[in-house]
Amino acid sequence: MQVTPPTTQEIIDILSDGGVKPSAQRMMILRFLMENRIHPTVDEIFKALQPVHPTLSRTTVYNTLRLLSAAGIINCIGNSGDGARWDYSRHPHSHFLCTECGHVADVGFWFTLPDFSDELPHYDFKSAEVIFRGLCPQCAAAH
Amino acid sequence: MQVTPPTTQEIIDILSDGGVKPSAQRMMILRFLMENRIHPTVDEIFKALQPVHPTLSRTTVYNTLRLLSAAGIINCIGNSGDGARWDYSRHPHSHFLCTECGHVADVGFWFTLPDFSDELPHYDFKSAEVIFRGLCPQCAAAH
DNA sequence: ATCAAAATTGTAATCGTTACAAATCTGAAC
DNA sequence: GTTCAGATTTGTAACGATTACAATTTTGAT
Repeated sequence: MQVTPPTTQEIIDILSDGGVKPSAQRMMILRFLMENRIHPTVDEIFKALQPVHPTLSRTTVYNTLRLLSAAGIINCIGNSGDGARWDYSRHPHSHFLCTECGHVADVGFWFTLPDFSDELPHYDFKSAEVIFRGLCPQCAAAH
Repeated sequence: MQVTPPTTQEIIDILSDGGVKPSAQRMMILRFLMENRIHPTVDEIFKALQPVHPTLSRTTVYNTLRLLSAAGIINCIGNSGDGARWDYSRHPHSHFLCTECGHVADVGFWFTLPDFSDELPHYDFKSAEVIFRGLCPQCAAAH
């Protein structure tokens, strides 16, 4: 999925709107997620940014991702064996996880959130996630 | 959710139908999951069974759960911080995960699997999972 | 320039899970 | 009922993602 690069001002606005102070590291991590819709792991993010920001710490990547997720700016995609994967997306969609290699693909499917106030009273629903599992074309072919 | 205890023969049949040889450990673990619909973690299963089977190994619990899952007898519920949770269920349903305490509740919602052969050709869809997140009543009250 | 609060960093620890080799069990053949 | 190969279980060690935490650096107001 090709995406037009966001401007620095857009990144600042997204962070500020979420109540997150736009530090250099936070902007850098969010920019990476916006420009690279590859559902990266923490390690992939760190390895991509560390060369251009040598003092970057893995802990900062973890902290920032948790912070952006709590602010509702990004989403964590459930574990696929090699650690959590992260996603910047404004459009609701689902994910396909390859159980063999951990690859994640977007799926257009979505549904309108039903009302569960009868079934589970006093539960506070915040978000929903649909995960499809199976084999990606490469892993399917290797069988 | 109260469930009538399965007979030993029923457990043997379920395992055999899935192509799994019914050893004592496998029967014990499946029985626990059938009688205790609490979405237990590996640790909870191990701690519950170890007293009645002192030589039981954590590794066996891990191995057995992976085996039963591959056989389609049980399902793994995505991580909630304190490790994977496991579920024996014949009826399709969804899960609510409390992001605060890791508690899992069943949700009746389900949908018929759409056909993604146009959107993601050559992908081999095997299963689907819906995860709702938020706060359980206890954690919601503690805010 | 000062200084407190916030953010970042690096190391060490935690914890769920897996690898692996040894020990044990099972069930068929004799 | 003995034997023996294959399957299963076991325990320890290793692994890897994540978090705790204290020290360092940065930020921004005064």
